Amino acid sequence: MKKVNIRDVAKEAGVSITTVSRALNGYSDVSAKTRAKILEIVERLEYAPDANARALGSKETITIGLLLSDLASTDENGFVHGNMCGVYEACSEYDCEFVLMITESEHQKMKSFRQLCKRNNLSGIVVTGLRTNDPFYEEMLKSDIPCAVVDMETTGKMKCTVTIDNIAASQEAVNYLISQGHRHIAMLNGSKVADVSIRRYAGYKGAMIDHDLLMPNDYVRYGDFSEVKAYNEVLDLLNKYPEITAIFCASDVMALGAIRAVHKMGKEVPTDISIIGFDDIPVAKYVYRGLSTVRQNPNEIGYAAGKAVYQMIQGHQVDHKIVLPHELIIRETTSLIK
Amino acid sequence: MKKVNIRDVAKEAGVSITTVSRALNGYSDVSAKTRAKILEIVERLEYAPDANARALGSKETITIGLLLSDLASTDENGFVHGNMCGVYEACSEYDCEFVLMITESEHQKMKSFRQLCKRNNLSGIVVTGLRTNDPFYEEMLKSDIPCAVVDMETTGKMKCTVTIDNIAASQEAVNYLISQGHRHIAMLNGSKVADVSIRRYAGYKGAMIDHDLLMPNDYVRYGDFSEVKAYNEVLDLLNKYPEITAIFCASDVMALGAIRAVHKMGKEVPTDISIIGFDDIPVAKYVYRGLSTVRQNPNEIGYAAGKAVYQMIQGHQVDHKIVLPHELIIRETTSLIK
DNA sequence: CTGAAAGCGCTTACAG
DNA sequence: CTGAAAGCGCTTACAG
Repeated sequence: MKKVNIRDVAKEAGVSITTVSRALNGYSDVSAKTRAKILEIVERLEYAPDANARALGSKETITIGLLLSDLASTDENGFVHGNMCGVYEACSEYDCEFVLMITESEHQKMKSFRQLCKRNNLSGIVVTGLRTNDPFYEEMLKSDIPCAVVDMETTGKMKCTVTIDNIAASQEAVNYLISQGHRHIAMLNGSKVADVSIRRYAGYKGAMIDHDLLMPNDYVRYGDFSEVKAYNEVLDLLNKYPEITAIFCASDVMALGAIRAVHKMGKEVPTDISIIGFDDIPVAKYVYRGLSTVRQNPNEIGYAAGKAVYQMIQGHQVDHKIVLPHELIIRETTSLIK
Repeated sequence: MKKVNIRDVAKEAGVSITTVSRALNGYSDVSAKTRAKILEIVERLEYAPDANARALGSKETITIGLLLSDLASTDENGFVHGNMCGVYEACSEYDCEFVLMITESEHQKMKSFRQLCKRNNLSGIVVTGLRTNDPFYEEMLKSDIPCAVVDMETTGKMKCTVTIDNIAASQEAVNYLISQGHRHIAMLNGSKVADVSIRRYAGYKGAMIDHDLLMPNDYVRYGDFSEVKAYNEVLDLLNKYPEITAIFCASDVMALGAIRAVHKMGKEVPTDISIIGFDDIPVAKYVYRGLSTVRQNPNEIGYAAGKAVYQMIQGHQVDHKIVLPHELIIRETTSLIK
């Protein structure tokens, strides 16, 4: 049961392996007849070129890596998984090899970013779910390999970031709340070290200032994207500031925690408190008659990142910052102030 | 900026590439001194052995594939992603290469299962999220490569299935409902062609029969694991059978749809209708004050599958059916009958 | 349009 | 303990 290799099909076809290789790679300098025979034999023998040998033998095959943080396995909102599927899709569309890497995963703990890339012979890489304080982040920026980074600032050649306009998105969300008559609007933010959190805060602040609304420091809380932390923060928030009628949350999962806290205090959403989330996770539509939120499309983001990397590898110019669309989705956790 | 290869470190160390290779692969027949020097140089040059060349040059390196269905990108409950992280973890623990494959992904539409395996030089493969009617399913069973299949029946050598005891789990869930005084219990099942659905139905039926409870055919509905479909089915169900006081759902996402339907009819959960889900998706804890459900651990399942494949590759015996633990989690969507 | 040969970066008997 | 050489399965100038 030996694996059939290119030599086997060459022998069967009565041609050289050179010809088989060229026929399979779509070169034009193979006679139609020869090509047809080779293709027939490939079919019959179920021959499939070894991807490793292919990558090794050629300087043409390009392989794109996707680097995930070790937190990927707790991908509560499906963002990382969506990204991954998008990158995979781009790879198969552009005929690139795809390789997945998760940091800290036991065995590669000691490796540097550069080593990771060399090991897998990466032509380019997309990075997602990394934190700014991850050592790989700096290394990545310094490397000269094409990188597309999701939701994080980048600098340098062959680097780009793929994201949505978090500032505008947040501002829209808060503006909406204001349009509904809310004046005392708090924010439940993610993590102080996350790029997206900084931007979402900026959007919130922009909207508040635009409308001359009061914004005590303490109105902004950090829930670390965790439901439980969010729950606790909101409990404290509403206790201290009973005037609050709306909370803008930097993730749907935290919005869920906020809602739980509101309920815990014997209040209702949206009657007493309006809640708006971020992400539009799959279940957002279905819980509490529908979560109002800001939609972003993780799949699309991953795809754009993969495509950008591909283009950089090809030597094409890409925008240093690729901004994808978002959308404010109003469902049932927001209402006119009573 | 040429990539540094094994020859470079050999030259730098003043030894042969053979020695470098052996030092790096942990052979014992290299003097401590030589090994130390080599390691130092590897560090300094940031050398990382090319994985492709390694796989090609050796018959020892084993690579394990993970095959996902093309539906993977809509992994609403995170099951597939959890599986993936588990398999990845097993691979890095056992020092195997990991390669991800998604079916139908444009470019590989025409390839056979066998070709997919050869192409990536797979020593073994874990399969998840496939449907029984997927052509790859039959091909996989007929192949002679070690496969671990999540939540699906398998036959033959070098094949095993990794799952939880869906029958027992469902029976426990329904028994619990019965213990709370419920007598008219419906089931919202997944898809008629899914192995898990058949088993979960068997568990439901077992519990009902054990307690001599009425179970009209129409009490069992199929929601295809979709929230919307579930919503519609439950609407119809409750209209036709106002005596129903509890619904056992084959997934949390469908449970969410069921709850929405209950609300739509002006009833309350759990006061009027008790709902129990399946999966324990990340948000289950947080919605509607907590969804009662059956917990399974996708990560653990993936890990076990990866490990089983590894063991089969090593020639070790593995159970033909690996059954992982589940747990009935009672939260706030179930209660004593009023 | 086709083939012989070198090369990709490793590993592994084999000989010493 | 170490090295020269063959081989893994492909691709790609180069020559014809």
